[in-house]
Amino acid sequence: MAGHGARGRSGGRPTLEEVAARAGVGRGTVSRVINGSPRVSDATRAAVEAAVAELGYVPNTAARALAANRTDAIALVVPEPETRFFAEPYFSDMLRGVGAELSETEMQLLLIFAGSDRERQRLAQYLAAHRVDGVLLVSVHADDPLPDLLAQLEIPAVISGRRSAEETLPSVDSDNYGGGRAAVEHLVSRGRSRIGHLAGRMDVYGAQRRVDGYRQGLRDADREVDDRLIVPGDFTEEGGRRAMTLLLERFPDIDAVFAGSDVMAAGARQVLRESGRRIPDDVALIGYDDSAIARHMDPPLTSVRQPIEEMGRAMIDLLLGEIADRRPVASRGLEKRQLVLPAELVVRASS
Amino acid sequence: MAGHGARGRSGGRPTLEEVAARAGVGRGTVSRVINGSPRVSDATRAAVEAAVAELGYVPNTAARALAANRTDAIALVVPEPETRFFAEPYFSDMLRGVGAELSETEMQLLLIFAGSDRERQRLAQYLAAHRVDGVLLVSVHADDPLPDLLAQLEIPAVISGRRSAEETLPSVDSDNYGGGRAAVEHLVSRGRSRIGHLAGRMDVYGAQRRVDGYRQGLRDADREVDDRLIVPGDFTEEGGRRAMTLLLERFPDIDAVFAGSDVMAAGARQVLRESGRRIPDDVALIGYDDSAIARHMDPPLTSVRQPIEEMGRAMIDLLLGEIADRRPVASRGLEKRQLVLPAELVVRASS
DNA sequence: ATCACTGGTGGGAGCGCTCCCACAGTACCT
DNA sequence: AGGTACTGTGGGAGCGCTCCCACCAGTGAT
Repeated sequence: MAGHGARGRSGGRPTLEEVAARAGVGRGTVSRVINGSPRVSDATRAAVEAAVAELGYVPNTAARALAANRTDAIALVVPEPETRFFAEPYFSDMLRGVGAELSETEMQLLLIFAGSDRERQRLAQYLAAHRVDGVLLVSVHADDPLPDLLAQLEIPAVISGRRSAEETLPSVDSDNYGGGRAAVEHLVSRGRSRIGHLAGRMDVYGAQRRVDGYRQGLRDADREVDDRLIVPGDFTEEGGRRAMTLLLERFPDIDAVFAGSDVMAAGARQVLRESGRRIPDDVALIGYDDSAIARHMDPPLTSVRQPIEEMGRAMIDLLLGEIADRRPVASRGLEKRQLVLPAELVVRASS
Repeated sequence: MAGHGARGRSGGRPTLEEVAARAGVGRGTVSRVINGSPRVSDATRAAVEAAVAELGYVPNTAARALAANRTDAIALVVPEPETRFFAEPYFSDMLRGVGAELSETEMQLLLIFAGSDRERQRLAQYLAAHRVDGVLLVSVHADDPLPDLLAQLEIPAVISGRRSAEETLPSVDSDNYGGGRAAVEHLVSRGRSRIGHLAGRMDVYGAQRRVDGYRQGLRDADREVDDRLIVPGDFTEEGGRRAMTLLLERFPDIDAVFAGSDVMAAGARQVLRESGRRIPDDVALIGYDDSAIARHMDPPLTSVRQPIEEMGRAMIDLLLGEIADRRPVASRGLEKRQLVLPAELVVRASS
């Protein structure tokens, strides 16, 4: 608006060259100022900045991308249909963290859904065109081919969670092991004696770790681990019902249940109610994820909270590091590139 | 993987030049094939396509953007904080429509939040850099400066809804007038005699139109319109409660209420219940938006559904037209560039 | 005085495309 | 035969940057 009078004689947007002319310096110098190089004298920098302001200069991203071979954009790839994206708070929390961390930079975030085959096809094309400098992979299944594709294209990527104990990609996970342990520890401290576990899908590494944590929690309390107390579910409400039913058949005297997800806990709650048991009086119940379900359940559900938003931030940090570090193609170790963030038990009335 | 052996001697990605050499044609010809120009013989086209497939050629977007001065990307700008984006089904429906329509093209969709001042600042910078070919504006308030900015930068834009009767931007709206009319018509046909209206914020054009439709609906039935039956609210639950309370004071014998949104209807429902009135026996209730609230209310709420997803599709169609048409800078009229899609009454138990 | 350096700078080359002009070839008129 | 109009094609120019090499002081050591 005001102050942006001179717009370059050619009518279009001003270019580096025009800024250079106006500031009485060379093209290279302007480029250096724009990119924050330290090798510019203060006087020159000031002159260039003045010219930039006067002309209302904005760098042409396409030209920069072409010359520098980078795009200043990263993609958040969601291998799920959009419906689930909106339904699960996981994604909204993640997006918030990612967005917040990214707002400190010049990087642009692209949200890409890859739920259908069509969409995956499109994504592959997109990645092949190297239209992003890096990729954030969330909620990836163990057998997904995407990580391999990214490796082949040499596109830096960070994954949320780990696909297995031998995860090869830089990753940010929450402490599922610690979360499981904390849940059991809490139940023990509340004086519960027979603690069951409704496990998630065992092909999900995080679910395995929760089981491991559950076991260790019992051992820590010098309790014997009875494998029949561990019933696998599939993270669904129906799965939770079935698992709970089975558990009740095996152990009618059970007095505590740790579910691998809030949704499963909701299923378990129904079965417990139907069997005439009160929560928490007869049976204590703990979920996982600390989702809206947990807060709105009757009674409110004790649950293990994962720091999703922080995970998003951490993923960006890692990814930006990966992108910056790729000039020296040194394939550094994974030590510092696999983070595990603590999970936290949120105690409510159900335990 | 297999078949993509030859990747260009230089090790990097193959270029147009390399494809041309391989196909035994010139650079221009390959470009023509890639861009689907009809001015290429079938034989040549086949040869080029073979070379493209063999080399696994993918066009370099940055180079194309630089040379052609276009980005093949459009932005969906959400002038709300992310929280509301996830909370309101409006956005998810819109995104679904937009995504579906866009998947037929080569266009890339960018989702940009402009809820905070910081984000708006960033957006302005982004638009000034012309990083998108066009913009979809959803949920814009009447006094938002964004449309002006876009006009000034000469970036094609389409708005959802209209800011006023004299909307200058290409727009896609739903028939708020028709929706209001249909609601009243329905209530009349159900034998209701005294029909009130809880209006939305009157600085929202769509809310005004719903009032207009309400009035016309009464006139259509040869009923007199009493303005005291129209109570303005603000689209919130609390606003709905206040408006309903006022309406009951004025007309204790009221037997039907048409609310400007489902949320307001929810507020009204509480007040009606507290006053001992039954829905629909004593008072019929109709909402607007056909949101999840409507389906889950007790009793389920009759509501006016807007075809959000279709609106998203239509917006893309319009925008792509705008983008394509901008070479001949002819400022055509707005006739064909302002769409109004029909709203539909979904009848449930509340009426 | 000569020889290193060093911080600061200018500008050529080139990124991979699109646009457009030039031109060969064929077809169809006078 | 000569014109006129296409269709199909090749390749130069140029989009606006970054990268990098060359160069010009100035400074301190020899």
